[in-house]
Amino acid sequence: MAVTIKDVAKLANVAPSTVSRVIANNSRISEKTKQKVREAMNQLGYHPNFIARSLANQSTQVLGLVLPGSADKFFQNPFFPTVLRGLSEGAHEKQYALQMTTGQSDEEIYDGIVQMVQGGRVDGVVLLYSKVEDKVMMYLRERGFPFVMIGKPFKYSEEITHVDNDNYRATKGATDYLLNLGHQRIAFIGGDLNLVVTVERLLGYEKSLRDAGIELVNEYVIHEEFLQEGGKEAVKELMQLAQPPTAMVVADDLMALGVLNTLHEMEISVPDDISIVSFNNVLLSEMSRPPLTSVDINIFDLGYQAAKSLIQKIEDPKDPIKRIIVPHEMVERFSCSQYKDQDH
Amino acid sequence: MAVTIKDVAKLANVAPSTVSRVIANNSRISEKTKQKVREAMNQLGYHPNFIARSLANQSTQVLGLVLPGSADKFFQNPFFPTVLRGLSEGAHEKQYALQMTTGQSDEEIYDGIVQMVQGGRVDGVVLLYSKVEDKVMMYLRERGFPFVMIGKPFKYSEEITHVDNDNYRATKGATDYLLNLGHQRIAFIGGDLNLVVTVERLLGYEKSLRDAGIELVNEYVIHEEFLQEGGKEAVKELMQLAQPPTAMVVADDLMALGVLNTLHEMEISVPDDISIVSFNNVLLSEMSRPPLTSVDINIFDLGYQAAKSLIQKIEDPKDPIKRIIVPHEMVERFSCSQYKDQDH
DNA sequence: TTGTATGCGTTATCAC
DNA sequence: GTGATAACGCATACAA
Repeated sequence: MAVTIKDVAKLANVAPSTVSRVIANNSRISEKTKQKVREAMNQLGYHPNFIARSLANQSTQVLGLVLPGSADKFFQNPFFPTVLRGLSEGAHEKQYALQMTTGQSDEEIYDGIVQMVQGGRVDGVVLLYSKVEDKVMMYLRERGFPFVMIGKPFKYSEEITHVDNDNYRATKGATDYLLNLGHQRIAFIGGDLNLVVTVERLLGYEKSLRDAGIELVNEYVIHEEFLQEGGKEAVKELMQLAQPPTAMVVADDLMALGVLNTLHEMEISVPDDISIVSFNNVLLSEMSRPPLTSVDINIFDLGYQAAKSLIQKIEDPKDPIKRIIVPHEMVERFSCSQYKDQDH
Repeated sequence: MAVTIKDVAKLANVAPSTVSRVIANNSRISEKTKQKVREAMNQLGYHPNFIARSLANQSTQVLGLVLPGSADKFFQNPFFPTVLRGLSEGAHEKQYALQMTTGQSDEEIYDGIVQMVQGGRVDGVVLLYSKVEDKVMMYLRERGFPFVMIGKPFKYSEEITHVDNDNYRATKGATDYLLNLGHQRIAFIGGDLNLVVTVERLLGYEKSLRDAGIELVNEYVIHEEFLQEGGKEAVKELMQLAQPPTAMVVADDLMALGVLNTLHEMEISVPDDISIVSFNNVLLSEMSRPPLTSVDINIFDLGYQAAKSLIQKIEDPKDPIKRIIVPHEMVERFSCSQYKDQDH
């Protein structure tokens, strides 16, 4: 069995409680006994038992991560490792560990969270997504358990600390950009409409067109999964329209890659025939052919800020609700060009 | 405060220990009291406290994950989310959760592991990499703490349960394949030589050439990071040789992507001028231009088997050492072609 | 079949 | 300043 506080106490000739105080660096312990105890700790190779500490403290120093339902898909998108890296760094700075549960079905995921929370495994939870009707979010909220959300909450947005981009404005900007290049027939390829981010981006797109006095055409708005397969499907639908678009706003780089490849197969040139702006600016966008003009949403920061603000909330429950908007920035590459009228 | 076993006991008019036994579904409790207790649990919304259970049991149902030193780079490679998915599934099947710690330096990582282990936070650990002199591995081994490794242990390979591919044979096969296409000047672009996988693959490459009676040329062997930037560097070096290679074995798809792009910039055609075989067969390889011929190493399975075998080892400490070899398979796409003598 | 008592390794509240 | 002692919530050996 491992060496405990008692063993140390015995060796140092003090009471266990004194050892505990030394660990906490309690100020009313004399330097002399501190030294004595520390020596004993080193000699025995003592390491505090977190589980016992957690039980006594009612706190674990662990953050729980909730992935969206279709975890296998989420995993495939480069978005995931990047937020994770941000979360990981934010957590590490404050000595927190990260814990994940996954499940096949929404039901399993929900149960996993309940176990995490009620089981006292974690001190707080970060939701790596925001969807429209979210059981997990409701549960956390009703229970008053500390959590933050990456993305804009569908409901109770004023009551929930969240880290988000201004997706509405970002997409409006991206669409404006295409408009300024002279494009009029601009399509929108978005993800699952149950995800709030999709909704926000769609709204930004629509706003841009409306401001420009361009009529919205239903056939130009497509929703698929945030994967390249999704991009492929979307392009097929779009290009067989009587009046195919000359530009596309694609809500995710991975989808955009699918778009690019499908277009290439169809021998349609990007950017000569079709211009594309996409989102996320993951590494991929730099390496595609052509490199994608993509809106950088600072994924790392999304994660980093989420971890930081969650920890703050845990350590100070009276910490006010926050909305943290991570800045975005469009990085221009080579997937867009001035509209050229094909008829001339 | 949360509802505990005592509350349930009170409501059901039994002793706490009885409730505990009902939770464990102990066979010597009558069905009648089981019903009664379960009803009380539902009524109160009872959920067992994992921390308390862990303390009593000396087991946490959590697996610790150790990422390689340069976590930010590791995160960027699609390898990571895929193993993670495998690990996650393997763990979930047996109701285990996953926990990660990260750190900037090797020192921080090491400390994180020590905390995980001595702190009793996890029941076992999986090493997601295998490097040449690994402090963490040594520590785990000396402590007799349950762990498994993804990749071949550099030392003590007979004493450590590990999940690996036959990288030696896989790379020999890949090189043979290029040889059969008539190539003679074949380069090897590998990762960090401190990683065992790199060593294994290099050996397989060399073996293939030696068997074919082809002299090894030092300039044809390059080591860079497992990132596309690494591929870029490698190509630059290789293509300015007096006798540049006509084919390349690239130890990672992401690097291969860098290779592809750099070659494209240099207006060197793949596969017309240069053939490429790479490794991992991540989604990317399908979507690059041209799609890459890549050796599928079943990354998901690597993770899945690792989780399974670790859990087995945890639950039965007498479980024998295992070496699990996950099969590989080269999937041919369009990055290779028959060697054509440029002089004719 | 069920209840009682004790331990798991800490922290924290009292005393002294 | 330091030492007993009681939690924290559960599991289990031993009684009954």
